[in-house]
Amino acid sequence: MQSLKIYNTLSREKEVFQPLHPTHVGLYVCGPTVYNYVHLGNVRTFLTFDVLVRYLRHIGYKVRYVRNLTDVGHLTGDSDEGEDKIGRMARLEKLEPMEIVHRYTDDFHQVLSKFNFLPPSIEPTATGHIVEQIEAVKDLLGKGLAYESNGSVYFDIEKYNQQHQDYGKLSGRILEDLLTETRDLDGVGEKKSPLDFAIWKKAAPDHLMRWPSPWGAGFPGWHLECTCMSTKYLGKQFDIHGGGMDLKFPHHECEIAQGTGLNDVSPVKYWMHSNMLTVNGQKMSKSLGNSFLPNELFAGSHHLLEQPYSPMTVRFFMLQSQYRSTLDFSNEALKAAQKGYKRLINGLRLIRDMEFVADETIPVDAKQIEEVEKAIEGAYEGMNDDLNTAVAIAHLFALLKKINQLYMLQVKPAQLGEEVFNKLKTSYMTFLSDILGLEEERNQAFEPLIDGLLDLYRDFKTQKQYDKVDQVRSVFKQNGLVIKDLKHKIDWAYEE
RNA sequence: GGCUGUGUGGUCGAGUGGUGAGGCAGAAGCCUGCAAAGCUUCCGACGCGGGUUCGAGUCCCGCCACAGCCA
Repeated sequence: MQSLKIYNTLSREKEVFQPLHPTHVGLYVCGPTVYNYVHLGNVRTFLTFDVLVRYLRHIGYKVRYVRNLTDVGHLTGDSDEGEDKIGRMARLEKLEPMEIVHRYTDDFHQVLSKFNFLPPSIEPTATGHIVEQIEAVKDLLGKGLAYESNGSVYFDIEKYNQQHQDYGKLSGRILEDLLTETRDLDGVGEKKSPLDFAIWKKAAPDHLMRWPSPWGAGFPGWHLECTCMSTKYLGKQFDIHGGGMDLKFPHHECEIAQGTGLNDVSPVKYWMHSNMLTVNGQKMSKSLGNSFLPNELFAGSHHLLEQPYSPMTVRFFMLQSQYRSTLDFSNEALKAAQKGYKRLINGLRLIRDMEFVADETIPVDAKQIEEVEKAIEGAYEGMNDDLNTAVAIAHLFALLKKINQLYMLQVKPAQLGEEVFNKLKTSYMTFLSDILGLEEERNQAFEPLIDGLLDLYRDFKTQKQYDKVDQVRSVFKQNGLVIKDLKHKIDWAYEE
């Protein structure tokens, strides 16, 4: 098995990945709050973990991938203040909260499937786990780590830290500093300390989403759902927890406190956080007007976009950077990605149909073999080094070059030998399709039509009817394809 | 103000202290009716100022800029 290293936010170091149970991996990723169309930044986060799951499975692990949907409890202030995000949308659009949830869950699934994301093994919802959350609140109250206040229940950070001394370990915050910063704040209200966070919130009379509880009608606090659902499906301690960088504090810090408080064990072995997106060097935000949705990207319908970009182009674009770096969107960068993606896919079409041809008269070429083996090795090294997809892709381009050389008859399969030739073929296809999840965006139904047109082209060419030849070419070009006029054959490819 | 990070050639983006990332763009050549695709070759960089070292994009200090979180 490959030795995978992942950067653990907890230790701030790359660590060799060793699962708690050999061959099985438990992965939990914080999913979206389904109150709006899925944001491109979220897409990048889920892409990171999609590739992680694909790679873990590729190297032989059985992965249980849990990604939740937050459908209650996430407030507009991202803390304990403000309105429930879903409740607010429901009010504004005059719909049932569940209608909001359903609408945006559908959008989320649709967008993710366009990007060719694997579905999670389990996709639990917060509202589906109210019972578990109420039980957890009871437990925490029983352990003295929480207190009831005016129908709400709060997690007691100072009590927790007396017992476990590790609050802030994920985000590098020191409790003393946090307390000093917040000491002079007034209006703490129901909480003993501003750092405490709600695990159960009392529902105001007009609050739409409410459940009965020992503390009256209310709803669960945002951080609690992830603790309950990850524990339920992955155990008190599991391997990897992922999410966007923005969730590190307070969300994930609170998950650690809750999990540790409930089960006396730190819930997660490896914490992974993916970085943010910028647009033309600026942060992507609605107020700056530079935030576009996936569907706007596909349609090219945002004023900052010069043209549409396909899901696979965007997927490839994102994979060209490492997940822990910020990534900048610009038309130039996306156009470059489109060309690169199409080149790789053209290579996939070529190698898919190539077979080894034995030829006793051609000697095996050690240099050719070394080039292929180094590239394959390099691709694995890249992936093993904290999912460095950018490095893996760089090596795929080296393999692509070899594929093109084979196709152009500049290199003969016999020079590689059967074993290396087949290794080249399977490695390229596996990395591109299975691991990176890049697939051909095509309409197979039209392929016979394309072949028919190519026959015509060939005839016109033989007859030297160059005006007709050019005409056929332009038809191809109008449809995003190019004709490849080679010495030994005539073929087509995607225009890059 | 505090805590995390990041600053690489025209552009996007990898880089574990000791010549090569890679993609896109640009230049030349091969191929071609002309092109395109492909192949070959070339072009070029490490935010600013100090320091450590035989040697720093890579380590340390300061500054500036950007991003995330907290206030």
